[in-house]
Amino acid sequence: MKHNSLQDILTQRFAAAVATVAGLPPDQVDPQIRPAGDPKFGDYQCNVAMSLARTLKSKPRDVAQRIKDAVESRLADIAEPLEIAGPGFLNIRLKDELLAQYLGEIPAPLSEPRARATGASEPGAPATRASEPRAQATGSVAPGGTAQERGHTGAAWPLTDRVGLSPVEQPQRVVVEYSQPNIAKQMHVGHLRSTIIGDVLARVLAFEGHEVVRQNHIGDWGTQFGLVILGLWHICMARDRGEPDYLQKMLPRLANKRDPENRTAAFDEVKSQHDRDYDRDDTGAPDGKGKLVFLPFLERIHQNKSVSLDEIELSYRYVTQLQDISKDREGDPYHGLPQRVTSWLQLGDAQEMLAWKYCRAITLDYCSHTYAHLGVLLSPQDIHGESFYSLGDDKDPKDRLREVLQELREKFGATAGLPREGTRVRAAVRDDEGAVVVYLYNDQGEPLFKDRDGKKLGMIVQKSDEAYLYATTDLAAIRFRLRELPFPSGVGAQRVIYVTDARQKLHFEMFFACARAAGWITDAVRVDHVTFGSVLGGDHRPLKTREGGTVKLRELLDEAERRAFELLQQRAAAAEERRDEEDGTARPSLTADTAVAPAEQREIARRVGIAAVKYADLRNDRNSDYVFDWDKMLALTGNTAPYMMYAYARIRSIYRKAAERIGSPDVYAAGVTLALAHPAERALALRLARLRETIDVVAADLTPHVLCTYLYDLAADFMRFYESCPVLDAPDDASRLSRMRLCDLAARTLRLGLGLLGIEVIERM
RNA sequence: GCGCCCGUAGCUCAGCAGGAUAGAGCACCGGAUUUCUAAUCCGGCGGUCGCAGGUUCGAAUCCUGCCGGGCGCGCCA
Repeated sequence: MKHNSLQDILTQRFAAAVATVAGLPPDQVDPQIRPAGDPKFGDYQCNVAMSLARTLKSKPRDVAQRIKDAVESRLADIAEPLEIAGPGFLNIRLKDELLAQYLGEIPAPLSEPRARATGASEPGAPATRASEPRAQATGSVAPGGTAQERGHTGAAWPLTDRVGLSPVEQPQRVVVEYSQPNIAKQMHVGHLRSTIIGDVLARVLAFEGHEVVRQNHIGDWGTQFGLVILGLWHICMARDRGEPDYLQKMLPRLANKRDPENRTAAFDEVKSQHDRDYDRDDTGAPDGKGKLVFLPFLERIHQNKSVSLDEIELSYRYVTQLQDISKDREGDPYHGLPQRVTSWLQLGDAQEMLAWKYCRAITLDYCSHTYAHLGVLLSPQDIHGESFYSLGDDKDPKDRLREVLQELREKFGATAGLPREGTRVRAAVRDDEGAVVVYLYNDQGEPLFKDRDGKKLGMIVQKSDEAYLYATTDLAAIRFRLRELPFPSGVGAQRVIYVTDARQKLHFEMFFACARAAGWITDAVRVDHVTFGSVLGGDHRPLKTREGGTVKLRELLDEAERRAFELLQQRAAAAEERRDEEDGTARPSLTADTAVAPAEQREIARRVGIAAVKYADLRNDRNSDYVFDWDKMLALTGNTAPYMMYAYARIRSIYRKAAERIGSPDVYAAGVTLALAHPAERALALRLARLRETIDVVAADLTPHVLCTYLYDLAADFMRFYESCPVLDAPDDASRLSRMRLCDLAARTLRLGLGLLGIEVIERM
């Protein structure tokens, strides 16, 4: 198993030599080994001579010569003689034998039969069902551990082949928080990037050998739930009256601000209907016995799930409009109603609780479906939403938000003073216009954050109405993750990664500072806010529907699949046409080769469509905005998912042909060696050998696009190899086996790399 | 006003532990197929790296200022 990248190996060998020349201990020199800027300069280069020349007060080329003399004996087995070039570069060309040996050490995939290891079709992640939410919120790491079962060993995603790469020697316990959808709303494009990027980071870190626990910090608690529950009540009463379409019918009138008279008329109709319904529902009798309509309705729908998320969303908009109109009416007839409902919920009223649970369950069902569709590994066990920090779970019901407030008051209160020992951040908690606010200072006592008037900016942790905010929840969450969250090897994360859009940067800086000041984030803990830019439409404005609404994630994924399917159909038709022109005999084509069944066509389209969406998102640096463009992401050429999937399918096609013509030789047999005589073979081999250093960079910098670039280069290297080096018709048996081995390594590497990106390969296109 | 991100070829983007002549893809022009999927490959065209200073043997990369775009700056998340 490979611990070291080629770059590591060279760095180690050069370090000793450079140390000798520089007169420093080897661990204090960086020999500046970098991939060569241009293939004609070799494979790697050592750039240290120029900077070293300054401190040694001698000429760069002389220093290069001394390094060369000192290192050459240590390099004899792996590199060709070094060349000094330009101002003092040392160009390194690895020996072909070294590349052959390095790749030769990659064992055949052991854990499964060969045919599968090189990429047999595997179904997507099994659809997960969100079951009873509160129960699911319990113990995110079950006995055996979710990290163990999924990310850590990769049981639930097809990652049984490590392509010779060993896990890190010192695994860390890592939380990756991503996706973060809201209850009672469909996921939309706004959730796409966090979900996709977070999933890749979780996969890559798990692959590196870390214990990864995913956390889905869903928005399932807070003031908006009064509105959601009211919406459900309206649905209930409309159905009870035998007018199931009442909300759909009234909403356009309520929402049409251009016709204020009609709008207020509609409002009055709804309001008087509301009052009659209310009397019918709640007779005021004690013990809930007076609740005649809504409560039984809630119990029923829990059984048959007969209210859809679409309806809940619609009812939410409906109630929002009612609030909006009510504000401008005399006496504000709905004044405070949602707040009252919210407070009933927060006091644990059975009816409100039941309504909330229903909305939550329906949303989580929908999310699970979307995750499965997207091929994202989040499961119900990963959910610790806002409600968890208020309510705890069945095993351990407790209000962690209250605990956070208490602890902040104890540590930062007036008498506690500043600063806390062992932290560089000081904090003070104060009541400010009825809200509880934490102020943060550096060790000079200067405010860390300022508002637009230059005055110190506090972080509100409790509103004047006593409600908590996201800052409180985030504090409670990190405290929980660092102190309570179980991992296979122990309790508490050593690293926490947040994947959210860049606009939340200030918020994260503030709450990180606060958590440091409180002593929760210690120097032993690493926290990262992984930010990303926006998804833009063709107009370079944030992506919206033609009507200006948010783009629903489900609709987007369906469209991806539909477009991919059309594209594949067109291609198949074009291939057929070409075949006919050539008299139907000359060219083996897709159709001739496989006669792909409709079900497989659908599955191929699904994988290509989803892959295109994901890859388009991942291929650019996270922080830049990107333009969402169907044609570009589904293009069959260039740096796209289909191009790489095609490269993979081409390799698999060779294997099918090989099986027909020559059987299936064991390309990992002891006698098979890699021959890298042709430049295209060598280039492919070098690329394959760079997998380790690529993944190391991705894991260190949390940059999926680096992996994308690597895979694109790999696919392109393979294509060139494919064009110039016949595999099955190779000149002799040895080179055929060598080339088949290269093909197999390329397929495994593509499959692993795409797998880390959450993209499933296909056997044929 | 302050803070953060961004500005590289006509378009979309890499490159930014300072390194050689700044790279891809798309588009455009030209070429390659008796051969394992032409959904491919090869060649050509195309750039004052926003502007101006500075540090350095060397700057797209680091520093300062400016210009242009996006985002953020207490009771939303």
